[in-house]
Amino acid sequence: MTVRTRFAPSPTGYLHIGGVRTALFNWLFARKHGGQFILRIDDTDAERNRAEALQPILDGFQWLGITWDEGPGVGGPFGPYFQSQRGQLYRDAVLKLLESGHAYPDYMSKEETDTLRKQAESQKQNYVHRGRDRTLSPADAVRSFGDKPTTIRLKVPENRTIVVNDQICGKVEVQTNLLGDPVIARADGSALYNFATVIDDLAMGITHIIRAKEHLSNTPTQVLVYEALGVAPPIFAHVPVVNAPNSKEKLSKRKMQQFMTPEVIALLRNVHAVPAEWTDEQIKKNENLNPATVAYYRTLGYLPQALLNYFGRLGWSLDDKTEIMSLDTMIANFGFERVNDSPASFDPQKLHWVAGEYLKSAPIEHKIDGVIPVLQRAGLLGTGVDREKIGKVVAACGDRLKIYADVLNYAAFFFRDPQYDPKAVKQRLHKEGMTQTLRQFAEVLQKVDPFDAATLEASLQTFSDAKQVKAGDINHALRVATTGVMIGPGVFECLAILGKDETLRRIDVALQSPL
RNA sequence: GGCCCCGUCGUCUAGUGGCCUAGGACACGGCCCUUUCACGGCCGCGACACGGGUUCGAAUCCCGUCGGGGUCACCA
Repeated sequence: MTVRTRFAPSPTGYLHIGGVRTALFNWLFARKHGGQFILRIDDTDAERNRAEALQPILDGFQWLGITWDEGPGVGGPFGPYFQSQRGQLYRDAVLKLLESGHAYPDYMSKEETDTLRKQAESQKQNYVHRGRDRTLSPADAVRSFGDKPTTIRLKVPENRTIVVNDQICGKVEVQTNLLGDPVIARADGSALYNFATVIDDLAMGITHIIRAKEHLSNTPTQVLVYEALGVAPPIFAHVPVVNAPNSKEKLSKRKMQQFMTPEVIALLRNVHAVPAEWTDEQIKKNENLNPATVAYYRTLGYLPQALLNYFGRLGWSLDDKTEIMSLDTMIANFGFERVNDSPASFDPQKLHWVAGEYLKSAPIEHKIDGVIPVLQRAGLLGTGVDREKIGKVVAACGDRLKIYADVLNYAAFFFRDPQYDPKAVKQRLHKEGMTQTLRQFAEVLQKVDPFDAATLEASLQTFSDAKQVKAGDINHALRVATTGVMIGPGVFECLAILGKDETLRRIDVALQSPL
């Protein structure tokens, strides 16, 4: 039997990182067993502009490299892959259950059930819905539904224990007497999630249902649907939910705005990820660039492999020490045995570290490609791109870059005039005698040839020896004068990239500036 | 509230009765390297929720308590 797994997002307009983790586990499992990973779109509900709300999700998966064997764009033998186009399947299935006596039309009004519910609650009893018409014979049920369509409920059997043998949670048992008859279809024939998902999983031949733990409570009901249909349920594996950073609550789509902290907003502004004229409120409401979405990390320049590695390790481990591993290693070793059964909190700091590990070993050409859009967005680079210069800049930055957006912190001055940090100027440049010293050293620089890092360094050494001034102090002043800030790549590398003329010009400006 | 699930450092985790005075990683603190910042190296801080059992021996098994989460829709 070929393994078939699926991920079934609803088109929300963005790819949520909780979903990515679940999708990744599905994908890894399918890949490991040489099976298929299916993407199905659960778009039966909210009538938003679907194409637009779906594309960001597809883009996200594509960027991450989570490829789907069947689904939107690629098709497949079990289509359509949009629930909104599978209505007939659900209607047929409902009819089948009606005919076999496993479901019934429920003519009880909302008011009636509400009354019953309140009654039960007032007696501190749990309300378990059992429709009045559940005893209708199958023939009568079909006939009366045909005459007068209404909601269809599944007939939950009495006095049974439903056992779910979950691959991660173990054996989970639930008494059917605690399960109300669930609505499986509305009067107009449209199916509800708990029903549609079973029909689709069945029709698509899904063998392993890997999904978030929040679905565990629904599973017995779904098992009952499989049973009513006369088929064996697939294998279930419920993975623990992902919690919000520093929290023990689910990383919720509904509470996304809480991640839009002042720091995050400032960061987005810094990297020019949002239009400058946007207000904080507008940024907050923009779900596309929320830290709970993939797009956020993409625009900040996290490598997709880093996200995959991080999320693969969130709730799953290879062994007692491995943190960084290739996708192939994950595929080869993924299994439910090593999925943790308690929730895991998303830790952005660790993700950031992982990102750094990946960027560190990325080929220079990739880094150049990654840094260009960041620089362009920040207005530091036009369309005429000097790859050679950027290559030098990136090389000079070295391991300082953990994400591409870091290039703005370390190398902006290569692409514009220095913005002098008053504190740096005060501490390093306006030291007693330093202005004088620097002016003299500028004259030395005139004659340095070749104007490369090694030669520059040697000339500073000679100069500082002769002048009896600490090389470090001059170095610091030189850095502030030419870059405006206290941090950055090695100063001689910076000067070499800037070139002699520009270096001298900047020193001149810095020395004249009243700052 | 009913039902279900979970409970090892702040966080991610290792641990399936003796290898555990609980190992690794992120974060944090210190030191070293360094003409800045990062990188790297070393050190430190820091956890078995609690209480009972079972056992020669328990983080590991059982029971209870407490705590946390999820779910109880004609949403997905």
